[in-house]
Amino acid sequence: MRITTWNANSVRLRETALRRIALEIRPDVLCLQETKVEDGKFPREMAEALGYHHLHIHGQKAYHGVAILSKLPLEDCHSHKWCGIEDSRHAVCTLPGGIEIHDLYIPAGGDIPDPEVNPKFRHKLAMVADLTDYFAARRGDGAKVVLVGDLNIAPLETDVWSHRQLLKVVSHTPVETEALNRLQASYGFLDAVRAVIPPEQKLFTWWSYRNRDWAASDRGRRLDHVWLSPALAPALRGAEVCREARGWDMPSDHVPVTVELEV
DNA sequence: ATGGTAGGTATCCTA
Repeated sequence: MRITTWNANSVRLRETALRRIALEIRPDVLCLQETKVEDGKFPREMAEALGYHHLHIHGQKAYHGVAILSKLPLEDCHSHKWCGIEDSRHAVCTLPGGIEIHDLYIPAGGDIPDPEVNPKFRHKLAMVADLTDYFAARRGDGAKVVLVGDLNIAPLETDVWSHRQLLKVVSHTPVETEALNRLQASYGFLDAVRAVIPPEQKLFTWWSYRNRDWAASDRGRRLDHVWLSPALAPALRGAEVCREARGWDMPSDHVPVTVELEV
């Protein structure tokens, strides 16, 4: 089973990119973030035409929005409300074999890494903390869980183009990376991508639009993740980041991240 | 230290 996560940054503008993902990466399950569209206007026919007949769409107008597109049947499709805020930032459903897949879009967090003065950063930390409580309460339940999405945090030194220069930049501050590590540890999640691609190697999934030449400057960050629960970790067979997608026509600022599982 | 680009919406918000 191939599972891809991709922050599309407006799904309605990415028909070409979606087709390339479907044909070249061939995921069975495609988890999207930042769809930026209310459910009634989601391009369902686009998904259907690419073979994704099972959809769990959870969007809102203009901001955020997640969706799970699947070639395999989906059951128990729902979403949780985290830290009391109604944003469309989470979708969860169950795949054949009892695999529970969570699609997450954690807040970017604004510019100032101080929860006292910046409500967006406060929200980001609160959502990570709420997720941590949720998974800590389920620790050891033996479930097959995949957690994917744009977590908007680059945890490792090699997950950013310059560890030193980004230590005070939202996405790589110690308060964020430590919170993300606590979330990962709460349920014993395996960072599937780093289990395949060595942590010594620089690896990015996002490059800002505000750059003359994203590839030459290569000032990226690894913000998009795929984690596996202990029950599912032995099924991991591969992981890849589709860096070239950043150079496609009409690119998102994020690229697809894929794992392959033997289930 | 600053501003750079992109997307959605509505004349400014978020990333």
